[in-house]
Amino acid sequence: MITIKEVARHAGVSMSTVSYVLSGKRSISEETKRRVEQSIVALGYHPNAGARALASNRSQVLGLVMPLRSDQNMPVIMQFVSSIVATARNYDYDVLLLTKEAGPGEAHRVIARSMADAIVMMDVESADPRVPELRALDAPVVLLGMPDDHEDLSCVDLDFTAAGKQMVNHLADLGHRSIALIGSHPSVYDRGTSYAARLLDGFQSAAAKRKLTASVHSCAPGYDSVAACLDDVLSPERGVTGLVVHNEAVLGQLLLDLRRRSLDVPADLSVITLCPDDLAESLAVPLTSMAVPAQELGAIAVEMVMARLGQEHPPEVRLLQPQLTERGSTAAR
Amino acid sequence: MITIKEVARHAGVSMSTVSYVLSGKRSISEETKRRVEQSIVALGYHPNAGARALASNRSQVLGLVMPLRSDQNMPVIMQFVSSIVATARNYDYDVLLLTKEAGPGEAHRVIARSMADAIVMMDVESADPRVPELRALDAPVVLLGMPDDHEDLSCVDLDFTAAGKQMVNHLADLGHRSIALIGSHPSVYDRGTSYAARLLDGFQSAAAKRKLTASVHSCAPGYDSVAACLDDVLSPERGVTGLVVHNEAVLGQLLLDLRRRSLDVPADLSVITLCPDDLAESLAVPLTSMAVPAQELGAIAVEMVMARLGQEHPPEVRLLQPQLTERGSTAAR
DNA sequence: CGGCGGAATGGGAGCGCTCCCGGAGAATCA
DNA sequence: TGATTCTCCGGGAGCGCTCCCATTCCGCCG
Repeated sequence: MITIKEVARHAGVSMSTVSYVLSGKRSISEETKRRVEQSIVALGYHPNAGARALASNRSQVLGLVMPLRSDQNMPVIMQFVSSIVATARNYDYDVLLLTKEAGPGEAHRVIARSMADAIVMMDVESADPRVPELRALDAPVVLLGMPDDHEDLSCVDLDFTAAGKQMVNHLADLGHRSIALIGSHPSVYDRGTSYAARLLDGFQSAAAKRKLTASVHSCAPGYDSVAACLDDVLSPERGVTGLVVHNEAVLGQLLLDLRRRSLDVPADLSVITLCPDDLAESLAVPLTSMAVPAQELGAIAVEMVMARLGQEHPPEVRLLQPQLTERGSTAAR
Repeated sequence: MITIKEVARHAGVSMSTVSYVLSGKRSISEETKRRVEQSIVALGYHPNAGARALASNRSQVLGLVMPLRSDQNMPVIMQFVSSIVATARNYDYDVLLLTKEAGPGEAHRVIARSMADAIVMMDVESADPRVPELRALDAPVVLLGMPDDHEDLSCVDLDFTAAGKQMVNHLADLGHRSIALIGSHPSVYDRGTSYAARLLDGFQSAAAKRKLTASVHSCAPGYDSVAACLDDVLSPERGVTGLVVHNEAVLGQLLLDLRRRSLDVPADLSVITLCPDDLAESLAVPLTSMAVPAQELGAIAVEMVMARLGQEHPPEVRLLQPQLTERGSTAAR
């Protein structure tokens, strides 16, 4: 193994000079810097991460707690992970994978042993049991998602309440008077996943304000359960003309089922949804949708946590405003 | 920060004794061990990973190169990751997340800096550009997937050739004389993903041996493209009665489209597929399928790499035999 | 009774870095 | 000119472990 000492000797400078060339923490003459860099390349030197961590008290590692149950949200989860890793690498950080399923305490273990300098936790639920423990962590933490009790914690999330409102208002503006929300699998609500509840809030409050008739349905995936759900939603006495769908897993089946019923979107029924753009585009009928800006959320989470590595920062909650993309699946009534 | 020295003082022993209690590398009297363990708990000691890595030349970290493009195989990918992380933790290893997209060189960086002791690489393709570089790595490497040129490398994969044969034989045994393979998105073949090609091999050689008429179709996801594909497959002159599907993404749409055509599975058409069990079970028609034993593959990969950390091992290729689960979607002709 | 083997533990060098503390020499100032 | 400031760099302690090399204290043998 090539050490910094050998580089120093090869370049005819001291260890400290090599170290400073690498870290840029003090100014080095152009000439010396060049010589050192040449020696580094010539010898194929790579700094030893353990030694660096020990001496500098920084591991340059970010702990990422992610859910590994394989549910329907996987594509969005992967978008998060992908932007988190990419952004972390921009800060010269690597990402250590911790799983939600391994239980709380994983984050603590990793911080206590100085394996990571900070934690980003995904898929945070309303009453997440992992949250209290996080407050005690002696390291920056940022949550993706917003638990009910987020005092003292930094969170990044989409403003689901606003998203719910915006979708309702979109339909109301088009003249719809009776609408329905097709929500997630019941288990999502049972798990208390905060975003589902917040979207529901927004949906209901906007519907009330606009004086719309609004019903709410949760829907499990599967051919039969989608059909049953639509039977209910579309029963004539409701007079529903607009659908808000917050359930990626059933979108495809739902559209096919509408086609089976000979209902045209948007002529007979307007549909608007919250899902990733690529999904909305690739469906049987491209859907007007609000996207979860997963890339952006992940990047912001990393940036927040990095800022907190530098110096103290007060906790902060950032709710990104959703953006609506028209794809022609909603029409005036 | 509590160090080993403070624990030693608290327990009235030397640093080395504490170290040996922790590592178990030499025998310690029960009495001493107990005292040390009590001190560890009392003080809340956690060993510093950097110091340990520096002194022992072991990081206790496994580098995992995974694909982050969010395609349809996400659920399977997550099963891999999940079992890899769980198995690694059993060996007291953590997992560092490297992305395929970040390019080759990431594995090298992480090994050269001693951030990780070994590498597991997922989603390896036939002519994977990352592979040559791996041979030069001075650390154990195990591939999930099998490149064309895997000399000197250890690989774990499903025996896709056998899977292809087995599905054909299953249909042939039931008396089908004309069958079709509905394969992946063309891009999967373009990418040269080795498993797709191997399954195709198995399919074709078994079909030849059984003297079946067999056609092959690749199919992009999307309502229209599935419909078009089925138009082709089911054109009367082919007389296809059995379908082998190797494309998770279109399974759902395909079954719904068959229903639309008033074709009953299995009365009018037998369908067999290769996909995760939970997917096969939850479809409109539960499908007889071969599962990718992702959990097992991941665990084996980690076990192989761990074995190679201990001592030299010759490279080894392990192809797991697939297993067929009947779910009634195939019938005698 | 001396010698010897084995069990239990202590001491501390050294792993490869970072960063504090200076020092040498050039440049600037009064 | 001497004093002061700057710029650039070297020396090396110390980060918290691991593991090699003793040392001590037994019991046992001849």
